[in-house]
Amino acid sequence: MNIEFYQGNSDLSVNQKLVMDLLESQKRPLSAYMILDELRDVGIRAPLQVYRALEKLISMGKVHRVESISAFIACSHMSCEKLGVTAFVICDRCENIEEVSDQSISSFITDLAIKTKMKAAKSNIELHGLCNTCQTS
Amino acid sequence: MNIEFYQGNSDLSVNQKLVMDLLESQKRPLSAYMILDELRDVGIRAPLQVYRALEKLISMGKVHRVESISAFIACSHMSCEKLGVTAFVICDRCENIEEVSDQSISSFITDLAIKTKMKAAKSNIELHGLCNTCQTS
DNA sequence: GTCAGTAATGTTATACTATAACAGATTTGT
DNA sequence: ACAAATCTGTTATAGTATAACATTACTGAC
Ligand SMILES: [Zn+2]
Ligand SMILES: [Zn+2]
Ligand SMILES: [Zn+2]
Ligand SMILES: [Zn+2]
Repeated sequence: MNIEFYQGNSDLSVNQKLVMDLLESQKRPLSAYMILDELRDVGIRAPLQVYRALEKLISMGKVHRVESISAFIACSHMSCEKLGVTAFVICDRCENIEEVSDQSISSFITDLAIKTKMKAAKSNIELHGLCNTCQTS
Repeated sequence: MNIEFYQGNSDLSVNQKLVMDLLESQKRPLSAYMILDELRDVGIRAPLQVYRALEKLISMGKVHRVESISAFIACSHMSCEKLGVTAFVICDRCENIEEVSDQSISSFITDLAIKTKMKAAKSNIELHGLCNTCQTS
């Protein structure tokens, strides 16, 4: 574990911490309204409370939005803020999801940005298919 | 132009052709409801008519859904059905969008699938940022 | 400490995106 | 002509996200 990037959740506001703790306790992605339902009995009552917390957490690199399924998942690394680009690999059968972040992914995006003369702001890479387990069952 | 993959739009149903022609006439992505509005006076009245046409066109590789903006755009190649993987490069300022499809992109996805032991079904790669023009103005 | 600026909260209403369910019409192959 | 498959039309509903406004809490200068 890359301890130099570690930061706890103590810098978060109340609602941000509620959402963050929930997402960390699940490993799967949750929709904003699933989050809302889970947090009703601890004081979250409206979609905006969830979306605002998510917006902040995403900007901090602690949560990612998985675009193709409109859902949110806790970053499985220390925090992607510093680490750059990640990819999501999603099994369409068992719904298992893996966050991959390595040099080949970062440099792929860097190359793509150079090739298209873009100043990159954010990227999303999502691969759907069948995971190893689901291929053989 | 890769003539061997060329196919016109004559194999399409009425609604499919209406949607396809509209998307081809614009180069930018359109939301489903923008499409609906544009096609109201030629007989399209309900969202489902649009979504059903889009579903088919996407399965044919003639249209892509750009996940991060929930919008649809005509494939800028002959048809991605045979050509494999593409990436979208999106300027967040001028909203220009470019579809990139080359060997490096296909092999990146292939490698990612191998590395994660996935049987790939579909992928989406989207890069947001500032285009060359918008960086200098 | 207080004052100003910033960030976070709470609430209601509304906009945008997408699918369910049902009924009927059209096309295609044999 | 018949069955199978595809496409169509319509209403209702589900799911995702933001606008607008009022209020409260935190932070840092002075
Ligand atoms: Zn991450
Ligand atoms: Zn699986
Ligand atoms: Zn394409
Ligand atoms: Zn631009």
